Amino acid sequence: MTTITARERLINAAIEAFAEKGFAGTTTRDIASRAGMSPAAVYVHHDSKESLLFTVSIEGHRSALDVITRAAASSTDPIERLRSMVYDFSLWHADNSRVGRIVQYEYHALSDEHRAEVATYRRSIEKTMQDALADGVDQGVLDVDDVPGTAFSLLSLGVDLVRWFEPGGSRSADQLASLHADLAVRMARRT
Amino acid sequence: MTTITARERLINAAIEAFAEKGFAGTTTRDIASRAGMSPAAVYVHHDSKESLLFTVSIEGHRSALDVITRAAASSTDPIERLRSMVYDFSLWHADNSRVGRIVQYEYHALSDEHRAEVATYRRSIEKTMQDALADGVDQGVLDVDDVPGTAFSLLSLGVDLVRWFEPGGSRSADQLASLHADLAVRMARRT
DNA sequence: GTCTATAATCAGATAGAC
DNA sequence: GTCTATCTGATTATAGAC
Repeated sequence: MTTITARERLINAAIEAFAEKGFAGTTTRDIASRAGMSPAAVYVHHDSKESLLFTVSIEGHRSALDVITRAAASSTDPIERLRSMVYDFSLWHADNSRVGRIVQYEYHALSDEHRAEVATYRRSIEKTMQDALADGVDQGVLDVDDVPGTAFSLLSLGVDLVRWFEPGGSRSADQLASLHADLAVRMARRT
Repeated sequence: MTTITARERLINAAIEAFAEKGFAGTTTRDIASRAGMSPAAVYVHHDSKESLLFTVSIEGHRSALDVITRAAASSTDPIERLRSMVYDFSLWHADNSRVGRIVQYEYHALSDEHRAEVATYRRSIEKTMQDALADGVDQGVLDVDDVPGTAFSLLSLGVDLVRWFEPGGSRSADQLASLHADLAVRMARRT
């Protein structure tokens, strides 16, 4: 049995609100109300509205990095590894489109210190994709002119899902992730 | 010689502010101040903050649709046409990253009526890309399993530029647009 | 750990002088 | 068409009772 603390209820309420209205468009009253609490209760469990955003953002980044890191380690075959990485990264963004929207679009709303901390996760995600492409080129299996640019473009496919994806739409998360994985292989495979 | 009206100065100020702080995070006082005017002056030339957003959004959509429509008409060769469409669409998003950010990320902040009007432009953009892919498949030059999905993914590459692109960075708009065009051809070409 | 009440500030929009 | 001054209501965050 899972016990949800008041602190966690507020985080879940913040995720809903930030994803729907944006950070600046969300009031602490809205967060409290979604969690079934009074406006003052927010400040018992969290320091500020920005610290709620940081909590959501850092956990989201950690989770996305974890997903792509595991996929990178899932195979040594460059094609299979690339397919896994793109599939899992896109699937994560579809399955977590609300958190993903906050992670991507409210990055600028973080304080300078918090933004710097989150930035290290972003660089790790990019480096993981770049390393996988570079290794595939070294093995002679992939043909990629611009490794950093192509890595970024592959990640873009997944990231851009958070702009519009909603569960229950005409395409499933799995369909989209599979499509992206197929496109990725065509983009990078040596012919 | 070009005369800039007060109305246009306010629109330019709104573009700066909305792109930097988001619609909800921007105050009408900020817009007025950037235009070198008093808070009240905003309402002499525009009905509301939302109507300023609508003006920016509709013009941005019109411009982006225009760019991709012209590119679609620039060639009948499916490969050259695809290259032009992706290059021009991505170039537009890099060269107009501030307007593009507003177009993409503040779509939900429009009133219901205004959002419906803008939505027709979005559908036209998607249809233009889908038609180009479908025609290339018919001609036997392209090989695309999922035409709507691939069309959307190609547009995503350009759209996602607005999330991070700033002029003067390590990559030029032209470099990024060329990269996207190359990747697009690899994604869709029959082998 | 929850609440009600409130402080202090700031928001969008308007009135009316010049 | 511009300004200063202001209305009305909302906002983040805190104080203090229970």
